[in-house]
Amino acid sequence: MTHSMWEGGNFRFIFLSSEDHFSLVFNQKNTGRQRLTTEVQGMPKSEREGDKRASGRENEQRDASPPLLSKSSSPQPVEHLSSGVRCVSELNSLRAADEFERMQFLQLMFQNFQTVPIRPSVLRSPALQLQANEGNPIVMNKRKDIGHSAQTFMQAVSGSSQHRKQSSSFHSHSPVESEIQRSNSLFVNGQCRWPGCDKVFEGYTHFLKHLNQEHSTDEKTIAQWRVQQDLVHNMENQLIQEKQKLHAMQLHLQLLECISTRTGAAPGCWRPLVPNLPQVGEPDGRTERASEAPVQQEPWHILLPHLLPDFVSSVEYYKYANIRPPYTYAFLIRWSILEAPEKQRTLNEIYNWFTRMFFYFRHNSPTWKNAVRHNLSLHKCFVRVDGRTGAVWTVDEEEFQKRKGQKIHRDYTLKWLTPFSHCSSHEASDVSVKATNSQ
DNA sequence: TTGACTGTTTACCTACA
DNA sequence: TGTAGGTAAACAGTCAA
Repeated sequence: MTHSMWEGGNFRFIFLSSEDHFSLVFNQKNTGRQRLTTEVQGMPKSEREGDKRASGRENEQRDASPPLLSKSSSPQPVEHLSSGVRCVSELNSLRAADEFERMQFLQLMFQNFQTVPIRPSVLRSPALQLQANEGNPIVMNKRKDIGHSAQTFMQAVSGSSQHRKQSSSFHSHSPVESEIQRSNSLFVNGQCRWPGCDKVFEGYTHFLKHLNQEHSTDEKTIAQWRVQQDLVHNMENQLIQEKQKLHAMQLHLQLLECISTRTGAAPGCWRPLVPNLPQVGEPDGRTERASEAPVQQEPWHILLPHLLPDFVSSVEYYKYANIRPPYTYAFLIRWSILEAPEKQRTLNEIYNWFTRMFFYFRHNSPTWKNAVRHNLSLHKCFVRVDGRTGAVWTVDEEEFQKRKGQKIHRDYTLKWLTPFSHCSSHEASDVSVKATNSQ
């Protein structure tokens, strides 16, 4: 059994290897708590060969399918715990020298990274959204990058190896070599910065020789590269989350400040802002804004037309923030339908509207899509009409009016909604008038 | 034939009045 | 405690590959 350890930032990596398996331990230094462990274990070669004989079909499969990232190579069971604490991969062989098994190893590595199953409800946990940011284009792009990264890695290693061979022919003091040195993050102050390796070299040429010899494309190097990639990926995800948090905090503070300056009220007296409600088109083509409703005596209503130009509206906010909008599904569906030119939409158009309008609905689709269908079927105010190109959904306003006044918003973490803010402006006015008259 | 999509229904849970 | 809304799941029908 051999082992090596290297540290980076607040994390420590330990690589253990023996004849038939190796493990990578990734933990947090100052807490001592294990944050992520990637263990890769292989069975003894004798067992592997026994398995191959038993299956008898492995060679066929090997010939029939491309080895890299092909589904048919039937990876061994991979266990994932979505908390990111521990990932365990098991595969038949890691010590095998042939290229196929090396590719299988790489394949498992990337599957291990890509296919962490998380139940939709778990996504509501902010901490875990980090891992399941399916709707985030940045994360998705990163994952796409990883998707072909086995090949890319081999090409990169191969390419950089060639590059290094070329570079090594340069004189140690040539301007080109100096430039390469500057751009090579693995060679800093005459020291090899490869994880776990701090060897000092007289010149870049010596370093390159060391790099080619000690950090070639063996399992250990690939595993180290994999851990480094995971580390960068997690940091990038965390950065995205923190940026979103910053955005939300900034918006919140601006809102408080503006309201307090306009009303003279202390920030603690802040009242919820009515969201920028959809512009519901009138039959004659006019539109009426929520902020222009005549009977809105509450200060936050009066402020609205003045406030909106100053801020990103709440709808705009939810368009870019990964926060669930505080509107009911029924309200959103109705909004979607009424916004359509013909006041009708297909289910798929409603889906698209959700994803277009709200960042939150760009992931977690099995849950909310099911909820949309559930609401369409459940509420009588949604009427299915068979059209020429398939069924479309419309809103039965009469039925909807019956529901008006009932409690139809939920209490979320952010209590944005006033009791009638789920209605369009004229509805809010109507209800306000009735409430006033009844007093 | 199969899988994806659509639509309906039921059950259970939580928040609120 | 009843009601509304959210989530999950089962199930059936349709349709395209």
